Amino acid sequence: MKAVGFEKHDHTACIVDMIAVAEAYCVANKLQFTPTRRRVLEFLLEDHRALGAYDVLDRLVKEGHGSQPPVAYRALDFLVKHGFVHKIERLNAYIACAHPQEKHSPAFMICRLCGSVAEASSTPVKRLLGQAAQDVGFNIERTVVEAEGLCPKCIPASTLV
Amino acid sequence: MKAVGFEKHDHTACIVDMIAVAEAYCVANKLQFTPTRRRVLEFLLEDHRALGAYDVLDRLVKEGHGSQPPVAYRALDFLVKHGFVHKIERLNAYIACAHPQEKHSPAFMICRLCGSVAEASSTPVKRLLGQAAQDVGFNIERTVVEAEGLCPKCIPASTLV
DNA sequence: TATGTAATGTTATTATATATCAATAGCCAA
DNA sequence: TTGGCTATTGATATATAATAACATTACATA
Repeated sequence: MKAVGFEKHDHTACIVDMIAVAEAYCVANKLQFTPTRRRVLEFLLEDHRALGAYDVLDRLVKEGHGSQPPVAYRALDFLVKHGFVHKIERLNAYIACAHPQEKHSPAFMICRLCGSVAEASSTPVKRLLGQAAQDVGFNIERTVVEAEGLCPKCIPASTLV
Repeated sequence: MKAVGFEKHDHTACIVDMIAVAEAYCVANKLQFTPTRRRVLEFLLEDHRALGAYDVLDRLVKEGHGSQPPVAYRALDFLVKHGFVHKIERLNAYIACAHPQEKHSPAFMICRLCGSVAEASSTPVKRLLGQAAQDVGFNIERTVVEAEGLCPKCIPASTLV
């Protein structure tokens, strides 16, 4: 279970790659990777942290895209539905997926101080939950796994009361 | 990992017990188990499913308790803080804890059809996540573990498309 | 009873999300 | 290339969730 998010990496390349992946996926599946959708994904990739729907909307407005909430929510819904973006329930916010395509159950680590978010796989967790679920006859379709705490950068800060 | 919630049980007794536990805890810890707080906990116990803050508020209003959002949120915050109630992030809703007192990390199974919610322990999950967290130097303080799917009752219904 | 703390009341506002319907763009078959 | 379908966008309104701020009241106890 490797987590992506706290370590540094080549960000420009990261964005270009992800956009290319999304584009290819959309072509392959006859989906429309419209300017709004593309831009929203770019916002999330650029920031590499969770953005609220209204943060996204603000940026869209500044660039002359639609200016009403549904514009942002529709783009986000599309991106979530096709696995390019995850919603962090704890934050009511959205973040670009760290490894799109690959079908996976994400797990997140959310720093309560700086708000950074790292994505790990929750597949083992899902398996574990699947056991408990089976015992009571519950059928799991999706899991929300979010850990809240302190990221490596903020742990020092938190001790200097 | 045993889940509470989908199976039947003596509900009246369940409510009485929980209230007694809460009351004792408050006395022991010099906390005020005020009428509003007690009533909110009762609402949640009676329903045995997740209620939104405004659902709770509606009921409070009907009984002549305070009528503004903070009244509900304060009571809920109190109950959450002391472990009698959990918040389900996925639903922005609240549910009575199935085994208060015992310090625990809850995991939930949420039926997307009927909305019922079962509570299980997520302690094993937390342990699992703890491993991944340690690898990246993240310190977990709290976990949100919520599985969405179909409860035993609704699985049949879902197949009669 | 004076005093501090906890809890409630109240007003207002902010943040998050969706329903609805009209207008338009893209897709494709006749 | 036109007509018809579907997906997308635009726009208005509203629903739902949550908190800020400040005044007031209850409660515990020194």
